Amino acid sequence: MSLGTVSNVLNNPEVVALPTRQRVLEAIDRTGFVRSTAAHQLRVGKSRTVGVVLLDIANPFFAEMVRGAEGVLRDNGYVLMVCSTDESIERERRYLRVLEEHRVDGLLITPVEHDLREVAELAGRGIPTVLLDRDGGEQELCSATVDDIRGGELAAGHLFELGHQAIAFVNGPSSIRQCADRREGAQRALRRARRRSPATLREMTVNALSVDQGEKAAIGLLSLTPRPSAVMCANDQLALGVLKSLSEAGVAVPDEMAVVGYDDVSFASMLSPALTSVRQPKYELGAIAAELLLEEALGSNHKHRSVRFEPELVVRASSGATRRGAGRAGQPRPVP
Amino acid sequence: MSLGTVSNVLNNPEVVALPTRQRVLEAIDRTGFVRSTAAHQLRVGKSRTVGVVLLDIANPFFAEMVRGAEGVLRDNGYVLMVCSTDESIERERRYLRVLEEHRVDGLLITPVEHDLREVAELAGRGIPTVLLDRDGGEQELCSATVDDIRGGELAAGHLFELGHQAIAFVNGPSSIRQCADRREGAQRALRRARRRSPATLREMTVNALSVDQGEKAAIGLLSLTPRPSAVMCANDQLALGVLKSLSEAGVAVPDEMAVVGYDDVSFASMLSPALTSVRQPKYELGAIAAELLLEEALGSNHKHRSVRFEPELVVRASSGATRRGAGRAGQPRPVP
DNA sequence: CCGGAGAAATGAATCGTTTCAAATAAGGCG
DNA sequence: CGCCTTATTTGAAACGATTCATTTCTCCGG
Repeated sequence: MSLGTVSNVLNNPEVVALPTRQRVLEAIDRTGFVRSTAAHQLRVGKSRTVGVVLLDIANPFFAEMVRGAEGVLRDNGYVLMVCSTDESIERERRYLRVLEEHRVDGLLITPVEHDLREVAELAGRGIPTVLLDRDGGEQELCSATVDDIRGGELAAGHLFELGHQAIAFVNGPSSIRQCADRREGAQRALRRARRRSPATLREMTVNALSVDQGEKAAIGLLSLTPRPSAVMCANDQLALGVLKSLSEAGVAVPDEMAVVGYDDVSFASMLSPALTSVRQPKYELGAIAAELLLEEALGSNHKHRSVRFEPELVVRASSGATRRGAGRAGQPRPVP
Repeated sequence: MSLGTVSNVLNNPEVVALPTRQRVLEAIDRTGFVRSTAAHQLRVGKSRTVGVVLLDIANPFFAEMVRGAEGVLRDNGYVLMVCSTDESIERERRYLRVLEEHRVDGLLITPVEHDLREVAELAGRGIPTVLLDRDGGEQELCSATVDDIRGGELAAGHLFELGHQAIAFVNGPSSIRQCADRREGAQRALRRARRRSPATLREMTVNALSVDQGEKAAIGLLSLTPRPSAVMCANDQLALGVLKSLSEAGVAVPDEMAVVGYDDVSFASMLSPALTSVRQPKYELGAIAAELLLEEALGSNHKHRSVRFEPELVVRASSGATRRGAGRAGQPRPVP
């Protein structure tokens, strides 16, 4: 019963004779032996570990993506090392260093900075890397993203199709890629709507995607002339603030003002009126990212791939679609 | 320039002469050397890794605890291996096995099962272990918990002090420890209230802590005679459902019915009326757990400790405290 | 100029696995 | 019964860092 045999029992059971195998197994659980991944790694070169670097695991968006990734990676024997950077490039660097020392077999990352050179360099040093909710830009990297342009188009398009002609767009700073993309999509919807009837999109930029910025924006929005009959928000927090202000101002939603949000956070459906919103397939995003990673880690001749998901419009009461007849495009109706 | 010297440069710089040290450092970043944690671990016995096993990282309660733990562990050079069990004992076992193979330096865990023997056994095998939001019971284990009895008492006590005499308690099954504790606390508040005036607590048990169970419960609640003037819920999801039903039934909150929730989830403050709720110090819970872990891992003569946090009542509009005069205990007023 | 003390550098052993060439055992066949 | 083939088992080397007993280098006093 030598070390070599024990190793074979664990890794190539078929190569060792049954009686020996049993004797070894018996000894293993008699002594409570647990193999050491570290030694295994040292010899074989795989750590059975994947680094996940994101802005904040307490943010449900990331947490759900992580669940998606965890599902597929767990089934392949990997454990996740989860690292929150809080958007600090310093912290990101430290974590990446540590993960490299741990020789993670792969890396899922939402980088802090727009400039991806550091990440690309790491990937170049042989760590399979997939970008989460960021696209590779110039760099040759795998990525899993959601089409925010399309999302913006869905939200705005929905309102235009319901017959609204003047809609407001409460958006964050366009330095945030997501905000810029959603605006782009909204404008696309606007151009389309204009082919049928006059339509306007009034953008109001706020400096944070928060509830109280939403409240303020809504107040400003009510004093616009002509007053828009619908408002789309760059995320659900803003929408929540807007709903709050409107309710305080006695403006009926959706009758006097239709509202759509973005993200479809867990409580969007619990509000009254329930919030129409654009859902991002977070779980799937993480799962696909993990699959790309496996492909890159295991596949011999890997070609970098980018997967882009379509967001989905979840229609609820706040946009008034049910009453007005959702999706009946091209039949604009007068707004009260 | 031998291996030994390189190692010394990295670990005991003061022992190697300046010129050599610099030569080594230069060589290190010329060749892009990154030390291997695995080899380090093999020799030294520390993996610089902590396992975090919880029910679901996508649940904000756990995610925030993890952030608390991550903060303190990161500063001590540890990386977190996060594992979601989804309450499956099988999955928990597999993860624990893998973490043991990785030789994690510590373990933070919210066990799936009530029976802690397996966990205690693991701890007995030398892995420093701290229970998260579970107390050790019979077993000798460190733990960080929140006093749910106290929380229940706070919530119910608040309503009684506001002058309510008949309050309903929408609670989950008492097989869930948290639910049982909160009920215990509520009854404690009830006994206290009875010393001053007649008071009743009517418990309604639902089988899940979800929004729609809350909606159903609220409907039942309205047909009770005498109709309670206040309702406390075992968590915010239930409270949300209750608010929804009440709003649909045209019952004014808080004037005709006061409502308090439990957990103080992120959107509790965003509802209208904003929800009075009991906040658990999630971040602190994780941070303390991590500190206990470090203490146990590093300290020579460690004594097991349990830290129990006090929850905090966050008073907002839904309980009508502002109008009625919060905290003026002993001055019961008639309820409309 | 020599011996010795202290500083600095070296290299072999070690941690726990896996791998693989070599040794050994077990049959099968003439 | 002895040789050859195939099935098992063995043991040493290797992975990359750390440790520590030794060796080598420096410098100083006698």
